[in-house]
Amino acid sequence: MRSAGAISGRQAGPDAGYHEGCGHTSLSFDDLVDTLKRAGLRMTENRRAILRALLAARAPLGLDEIREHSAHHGGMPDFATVFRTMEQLEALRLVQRVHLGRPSSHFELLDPRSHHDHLVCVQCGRVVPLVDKCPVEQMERDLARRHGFTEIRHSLEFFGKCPECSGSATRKREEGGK
Amino acid sequence: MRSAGAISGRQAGPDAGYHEGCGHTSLSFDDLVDTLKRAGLRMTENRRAILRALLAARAPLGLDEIREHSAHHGGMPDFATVFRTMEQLEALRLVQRVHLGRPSSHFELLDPRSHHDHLVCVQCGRVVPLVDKCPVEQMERDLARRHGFTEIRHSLEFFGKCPECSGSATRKREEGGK
DNA sequence: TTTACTGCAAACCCTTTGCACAGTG
DNA sequence: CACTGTGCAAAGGGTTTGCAGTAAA
Repeated sequence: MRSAGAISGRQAGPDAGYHEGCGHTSLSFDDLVDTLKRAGLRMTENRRAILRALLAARAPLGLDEIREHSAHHGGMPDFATVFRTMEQLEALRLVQRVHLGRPSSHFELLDPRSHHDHLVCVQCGRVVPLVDKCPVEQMERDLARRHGFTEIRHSLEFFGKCPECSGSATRKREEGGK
Repeated sequence: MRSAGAISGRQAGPDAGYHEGCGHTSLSFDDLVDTLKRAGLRMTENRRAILRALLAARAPLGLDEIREHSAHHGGMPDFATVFRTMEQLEALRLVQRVHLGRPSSHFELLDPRSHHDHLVCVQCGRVVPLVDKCPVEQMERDLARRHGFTEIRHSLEFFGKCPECSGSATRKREEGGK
């Protein structure tokens, strides 16, 4: 109802050729495994698959998507397993929860050296990761000082209509994009 | 579970003296009513009360809060009524949905001339509206041009621990703050 | 009178948790 | 062997929707 039924919770597709960088992270699989182990977590096929799915993602993934994508990496974790794993990864600050204006949460690897924001199409759900300089980090430090907040971080999302959807505002082509 | 049970979905309280500006909007009640009428919507006690509640708010309100606050303005709309009304106000771009890292949505009046972002305490839920210059508006225009997006807007939230909660990280005073 | 608005309650969907069994270290 | 991880299924919590009665214009 929001605006179109095409918002399926998935980005435009692995081959939409629309992502801006994909340089989503500079973390390696081994780095991640290493951190998990050091935190006392056990390595299982599911966890490995989930990590690989996150590493391969070009945009934040929903819990369902993580489960599906994991299947391509030798795992088939239950929904609850993905949920609990994300909870742990979030606690370890390896993963970040992102709100894309949809009812459900999405997750992406969190690389302190390559923080990025998102540009989301409110109609088709396409997500463009923005790898450029984030204009807010300076502000973040100022705020921490001025308001006495600690452990500060931010979430910046841009919403709008992507070129295709802007055009179809009048043409109203079949939804589902692409 | 996230971090503390103190996140009740309310800001620090009408008198916490913590909001930074409250200059939340320059819209008047009459402006709002006018827009509603022009959109063909009918004016009812509930709607008037909801609008007044939004105008008086110092931070984004949850659906429940809007319902409660409306009671102080001569209305007592049902939850569903608030929900549907917010949906309409959002469509008219009079209201904006805000994600504060909580499971539920919050809403606030959207004044194009006084856009502002938020600083949220992840522990007690306190919300500080940031009325200062928003550093992102320039970026917004650039993005619209570079990516061909239209009707662009953004959502910028900062999360961290407020002074009180930062301190209690070790002292662990009873939660619920204040 | 026409059509929108409302309250009530049920339906939904995503999230979270309990529990017993399986698998890692 | 001890303890974490997992699947299954049910419980929760917030969000939406259908419907019939109420009220604005």
